Amino acid sequence: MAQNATQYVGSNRTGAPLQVARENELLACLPLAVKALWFPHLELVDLNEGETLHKPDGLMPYVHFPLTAIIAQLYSLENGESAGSALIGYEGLVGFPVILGGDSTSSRAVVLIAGEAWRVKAPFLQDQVRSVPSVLRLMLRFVQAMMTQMNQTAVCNRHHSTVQQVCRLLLMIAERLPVSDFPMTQGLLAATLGVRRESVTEAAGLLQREGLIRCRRGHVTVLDRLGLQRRACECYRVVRQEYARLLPYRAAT
Amino acid sequence: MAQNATQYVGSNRTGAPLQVARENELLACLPLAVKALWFPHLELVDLNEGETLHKPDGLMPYVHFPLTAIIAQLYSLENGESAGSALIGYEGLVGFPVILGGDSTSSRAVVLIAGEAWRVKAPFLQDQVRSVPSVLRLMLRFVQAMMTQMNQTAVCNRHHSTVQQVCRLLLMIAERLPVSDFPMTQGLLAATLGVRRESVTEAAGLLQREGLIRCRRGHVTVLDRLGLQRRACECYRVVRQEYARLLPYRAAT
DNA sequence: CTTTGTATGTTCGGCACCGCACGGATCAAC
DNA sequence: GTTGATCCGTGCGGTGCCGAACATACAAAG
Repeated sequence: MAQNATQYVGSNRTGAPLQVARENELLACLPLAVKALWFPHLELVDLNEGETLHKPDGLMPYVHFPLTAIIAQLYSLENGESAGSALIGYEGLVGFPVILGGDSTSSRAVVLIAGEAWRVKAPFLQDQVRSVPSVLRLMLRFVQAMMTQMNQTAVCNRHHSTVQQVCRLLLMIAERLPVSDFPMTQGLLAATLGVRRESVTEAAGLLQREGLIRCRRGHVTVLDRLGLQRRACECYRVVRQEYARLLPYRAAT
Repeated sequence: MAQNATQYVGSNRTGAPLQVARENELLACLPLAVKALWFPHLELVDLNEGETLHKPDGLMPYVHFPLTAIIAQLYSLENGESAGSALIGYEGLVGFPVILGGDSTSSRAVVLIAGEAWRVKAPFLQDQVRSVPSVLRLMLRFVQAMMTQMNQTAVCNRHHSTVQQVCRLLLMIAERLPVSDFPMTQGLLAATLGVRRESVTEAAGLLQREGLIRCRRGHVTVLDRLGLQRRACECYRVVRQEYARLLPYRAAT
């Protein structure tokens, strides 16, 4: 049973042609005994781009542990505008209110990059968090990492240029994927950042002329990750460092 | 002992002339037995405006539970700019990394409004959080409330005008104080929001002409709180609602 | 009272981003 | 190939905030 679970949770499923399904790092950190217990409760699901995992103040029946999928946490305003505050990939989980006890949240979780994720029913996770201290500790460290990301997003929104923020976002996406090429429209990037689509177009054109990325219709390729980092604001680096500190299990990208 | 503790934690100390030292709501929510245990570890301190409670990546020897003091969580950038992401008053605590297990954070906690606070040594609180489930649950709900505030700040920074943000900030300060008049410079407001001082001056002049506030040198008086709410963006209301939902113990202001 | 430091008010040019509008490119469906 | 939908690029006027510089008002200390 325990073997089964480890095989599965960390397995390299070969469904997707190009993308290697890495393991979710939080799940990978669980003690073997816990993994064994969780295994029957884990369900592998395909998440489509644009799919909503939870709405503001809505029920949160599942907690998701992404593999290749990337989820954006968005906040919407009354006038229809919105902006993202965090990105979650294979390093984390979607549904922190289940862990913190608030059950719901005023944010929205939307699939930014389609892919696979493990999901588990919220009550089960809630029970595990309460009864297994090591699980709780792990999850709480991830929560703190997310807080850093959200805070840095706030400052970044205030002070940094659109170009810098596009760089940051592209880097954050790229490091959560096994490949440097991914489906992405400029409109989607704009919505995630909370800026105009045209502003992203302009920024993307600039980065493309500098040879850092390559855009085709609905696709972005990151050509020069280090160059992007130089072009991005410090926010990317700060958040990355803090993730590494709090979640040392995370593979260096 | 238990009586002593409850008296103390919730007591109305009459040191300050105008400000009634309310109790800290998190402390007030603790079970009697826990309060009794905590009492010898609680220390009442005066916090001065500008004082730093913790620096980025610095040690966090104490966790603070403000009474009349208000603390701003600030993020600084390399170029010297900075911006606040959350405000903490008598409804919460300063030092969430102690609860989440990260020990430190990349943010800075600075006293915005001088006042009193209870403080307790971090290791003690860490131990209590681990051994007393009800304490943990309470603190985690507060953490989630803070996350809402930080996220909303991010969106607000992106989309709302300086005037609206000044309104929001003033309201958040006012509701954490027993009085509507408090020491505050426009420069400090600007630093907390991460905008120019002149922008705040302009906004303050506008609000003053509308009869919503009154500014004198180093002092702000909130005259019309409802008017300010109408002038503020929805962010204030959203955060407030979420605090009420997550921390129902909180007194309606 | 005067000095000195700090807080507040005002102005002006610059610019990044916005809202809007439109044209062209790409891709899928038929 | 034709159609239609979506995505990408560009241009234009407007504006809210910035950076800088400066004038004024206030308050505590000498």
